[in-house]
Amino acid sequence: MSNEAVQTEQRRANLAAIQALGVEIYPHEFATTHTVSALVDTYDETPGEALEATRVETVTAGRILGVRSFGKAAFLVLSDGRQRLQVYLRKDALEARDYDLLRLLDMGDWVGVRGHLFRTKTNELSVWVSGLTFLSKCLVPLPEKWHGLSDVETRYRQRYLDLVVNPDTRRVFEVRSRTVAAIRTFLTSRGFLEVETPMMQPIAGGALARPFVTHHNALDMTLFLRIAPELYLKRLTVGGMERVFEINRNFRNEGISTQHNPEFTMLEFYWAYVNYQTLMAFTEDLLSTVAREAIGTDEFPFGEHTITMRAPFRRLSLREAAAAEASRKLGQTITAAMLRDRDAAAGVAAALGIEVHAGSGAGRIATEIFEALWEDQLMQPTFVYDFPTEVSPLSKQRADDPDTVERFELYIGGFEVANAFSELNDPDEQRRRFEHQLQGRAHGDLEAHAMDEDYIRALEYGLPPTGGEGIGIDRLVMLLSNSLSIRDVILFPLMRPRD
RNA sequence: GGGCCGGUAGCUCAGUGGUAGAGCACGUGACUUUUAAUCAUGUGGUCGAGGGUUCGAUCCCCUCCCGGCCCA
Repeated sequence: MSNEAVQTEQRRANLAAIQALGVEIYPHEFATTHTVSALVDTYDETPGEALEATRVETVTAGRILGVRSFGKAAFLVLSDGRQRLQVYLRKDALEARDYDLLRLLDMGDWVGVRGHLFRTKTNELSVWVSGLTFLSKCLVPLPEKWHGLSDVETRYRQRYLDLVVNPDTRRVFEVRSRTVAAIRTFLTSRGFLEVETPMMQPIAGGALARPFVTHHNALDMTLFLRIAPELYLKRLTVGGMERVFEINRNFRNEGISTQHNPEFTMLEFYWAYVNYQTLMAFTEDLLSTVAREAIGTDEFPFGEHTITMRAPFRRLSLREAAAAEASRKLGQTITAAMLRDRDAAAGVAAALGIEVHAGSGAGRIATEIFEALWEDQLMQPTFVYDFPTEVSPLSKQRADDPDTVERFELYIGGFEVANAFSELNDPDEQRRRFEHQLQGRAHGDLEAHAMDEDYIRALEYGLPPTGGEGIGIDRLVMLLSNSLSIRDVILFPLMRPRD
């Protein structure tokens, strides 16, 4: 029999013995007066004399993560998933049945204790236990107490084990929760209305990506998991919701990497009457505020870097930055104007060893040159602005330059965190953009945007001048929690089944 | 999809073409202030899966599975 099976059998025998004591082995509730965290947070600095003087009585509970057992006494370490607290049990302070129960406990079991706070000889805050309650059994041995669980595959597949033994994992998801809460507060306090729009859409629009496909049986209808909520949120702006946002999941049927999970969480917000310049300033304010509220500072480590999330962020014009870096790399003068010419841009890309698709125009080539040359240099917050119209089918053109749209992407930590633009609200121009996308689709571009007649119809009712932005929540949390893989900020990242 | 790396006890990891190792965990005994408790002692293995080479494979070769990192 395997070691694990032996240990499970022993634990089951202990459970049976506990039941034989007349103890309820799966009780329905346990009324605590404090969580372990509350006790630690409140009394961690309180001296032993003060604890004796006030005699703090408590009832608390947690999972046993440490056992130091003596002949007629024991220390248990209880965890509430966030903090750990030592409790002290001794035979002469317990009723006989509680002492019998103590001897049948295993690492990982859930228990409740009643007692008062004190400090041990070594000055550790502890509970002097006068009553012990069994709450639930751990039938399987836990990972090792000192090294914890480091096998990343097991950490992702059995996240609960990661959470039990690795306190840092819990902290990452606390940062995530505070990040989302801070964003909600920031937006709602500025008059934005939170909404929910369809996750299943008849046309997967609002971004350039391959969708997941599903089917509705009763309506006998193909549906796509959304790749973005954008077109629905703008319909709401047509309807008069002048400030609106959604925080929810998007799904993209593409590769998995340290920065991509097939489902990921996005904030999108739309703000009537403003343009992308206003959004840049707003984004600086939003992100620095969220950082301070989520982690207490707007300057934080990310890998080997220290990121300063404080206004003003650096600003780079896409074609100018691409041209400047290409000039430096190639040792010859490349101008932004050259990147507007298809043949010249393709020549620059070829010289740089960047592959160009046959269907790509100058705008797409310029964008690919920029990404290839700059992406991993964009550690500090940087707005990359003025994208080519060709790669931006939903953005509004600059009044003075129809080949360029009022759009920016925000890069931090070497990857894209936000994407924003002045929204295209001319329905006729939108139709032309969709038609151009359809040409790309006809040439095999699986990410080209589909025609959406219903959306154009909504635009025909009139979308006011509007600025809109999407912010990748997972990537923002990666930055704020110093996590180098998106899988470390998603509780249950997609994994292939093991069998 | 390509390249590189990994998969050995519940966990963290060594290791070798010839009986499979350590620490933690677990069992037993001792111990009423320890904290990676200690001391003594013992149990525990589909060496990711399949095939091949070999007298003999966890080790060498091939295929596959799972994961990580990088690239596209």
